[in-house]
Amino acid sequence: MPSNHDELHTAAAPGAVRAALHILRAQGERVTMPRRIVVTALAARPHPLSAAEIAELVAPSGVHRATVYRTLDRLVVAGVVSVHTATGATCYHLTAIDAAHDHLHAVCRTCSTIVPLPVDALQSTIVQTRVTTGFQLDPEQSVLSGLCRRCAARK
Amino acid sequence: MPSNHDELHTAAAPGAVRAALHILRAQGERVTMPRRIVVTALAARPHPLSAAEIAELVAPSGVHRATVYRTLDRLVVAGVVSVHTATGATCYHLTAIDAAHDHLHAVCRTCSTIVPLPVDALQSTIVQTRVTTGFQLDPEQSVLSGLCRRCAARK
DNA sequence: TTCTATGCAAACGATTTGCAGGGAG
DNA sequence: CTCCCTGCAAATCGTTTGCATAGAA
Repeated sequence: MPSNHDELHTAAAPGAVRAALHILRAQGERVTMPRRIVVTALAARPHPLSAAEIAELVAPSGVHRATVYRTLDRLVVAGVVSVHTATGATCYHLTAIDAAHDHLHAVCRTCSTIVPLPVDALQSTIVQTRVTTGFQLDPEQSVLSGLCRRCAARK
Repeated sequence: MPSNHDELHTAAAPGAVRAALHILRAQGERVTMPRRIVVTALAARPHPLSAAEIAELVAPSGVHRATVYRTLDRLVVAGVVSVHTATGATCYHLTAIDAAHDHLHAVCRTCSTIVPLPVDALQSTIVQTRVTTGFQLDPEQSVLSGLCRRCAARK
């Protein structure tokens, strides 16, 4: 693999990268250079990225598209990365970054605005769900949908 | 076109079908046999269907896949059908039918299992969110994420 | 009749997989 | 050393499109 991955401006959130890789390792996954690069790319942007955007970002580092897809899958399963499908295109972002902000998201189905909600808004739902179905909700990864204040008012 | 579309058990919601086609016609769209068949297929199932499922349902009637896609597009634009992208796969359903069917879904991030949850699980979240942020959550469209009982146990 | 919608097949972009070599643990 | 992960290329999946014809208005 080419080694010019240092062009990737790793400036943003180096802690998040280390944390993410640590979780990966803890799950028995191997921490390889391509994975490091993908995670770094995700950490470098505050917004969720599509697989294509990530692939493009890491291409100069010589990371193959197929590897990007495989890596994203592993990261999602490990809980390090979460998926947004709400806006139509599937996008990915580091969960840890959200955790720092402690946020839950709601997407307006009309204008696609993303509104942050307090994490504890889901608390009773989480408890109720675990008791009744055994499903362990993860507020970081959940995206609620509905109408934002503005669009709701317009109806 | 073959004419064995009567095999489609049109039993469920014939009113919804007629209503949908009426709206279509009102928008200047033509009401053709394939469109009738697609709408009927949508009305026959309470759950949202993927394009592939619809295509399979109408295949014995001789309706072509491409026609299914084109028809769905028109139906969405006409407002007769709405789209779910939240679970990963794009699914379609008759807008009128949606309201009658009240549930909430959770997706396991490990095995992708979809678990239905009682609608009222989100109730307190909905209230709290509206009061604090003005955002009107819609449980139908929201998809929660986390670990299913099985995958949670395996960790 | 006019003009849209359909069937077909081929094109298309996004994602996946099988394989052989290379690197992490 | 042992496997897992990677790059590569080809396969596959879901969806779209161009064209000639059938069919709705």
